[in-house]
Amino acid sequence: MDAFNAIVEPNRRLLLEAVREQPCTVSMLVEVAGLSQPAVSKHLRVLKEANLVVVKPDGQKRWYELNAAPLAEVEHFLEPYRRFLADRLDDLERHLDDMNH
Amino acid sequence: MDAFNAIVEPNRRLLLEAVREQPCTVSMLVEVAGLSQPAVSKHLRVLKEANLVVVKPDGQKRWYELNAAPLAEVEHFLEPYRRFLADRLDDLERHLDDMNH
DNA sequence: CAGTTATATATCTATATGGTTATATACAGC
DNA sequence: GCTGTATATAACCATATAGATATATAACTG
Repeated sequence: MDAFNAIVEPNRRLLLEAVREQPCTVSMLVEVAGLSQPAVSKHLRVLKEANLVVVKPDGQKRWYELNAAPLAEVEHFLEPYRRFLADRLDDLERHLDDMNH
Repeated sequence: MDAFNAIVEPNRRLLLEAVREQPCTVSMLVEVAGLSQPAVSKHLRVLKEANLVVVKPDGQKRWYELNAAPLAEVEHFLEPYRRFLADRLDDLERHLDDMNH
């Protein structure tokens, strides 16, 4: 399962967003997503197969953490299109500039 | 149909790549993708509904051109993850730097 | 050990997806 | 108008997806 497939589903993007803020257990993510627990576990399985999350067992809990690396594939895909997205590039440039000064 | 859905399919990413280089007719894209003509038309329909291509009729031909704007949605999604992609950020920074000097 | 909690898996259902072949539409050239 | 070319759409099929409910597994709690 590749990163594209993982992020196409809105609920999975939501889950990614959650674990981006902080590691989360499944029950925390059930709260966040408002889905059934099995549905969340299923999405987490997809994210794990895409290597976008890593799981840290802790007793009966499983802490899911973000691993953003596979998003580089998407980033790489976007790169040649960025010159067609002038406004966004400007935004980004400004952002990087802010970071440097 | 959103941009995420449009780009999840590898053949559609290929078609986007083609029209990014130059406007293409359907038959040109059939060559590129190595799919049947109806399959290509179907993918083009998805891309058109995602507003990622615009169609310019010219006699019996249809010239498909890239409209990258909807990719801003993907770009926007990626933004908060970029700080987890240090290497890629460096690459990008270098790239922007090259452009400026 | 019994009961509860946390998570995963199995099974089922409905819908979406991507492909094919066949057909429709529309323009071009003779 | 007839024939060929370019593209779109329809109908169909196989597979994938996302969800639900029910059940299994495993770890805590008393």
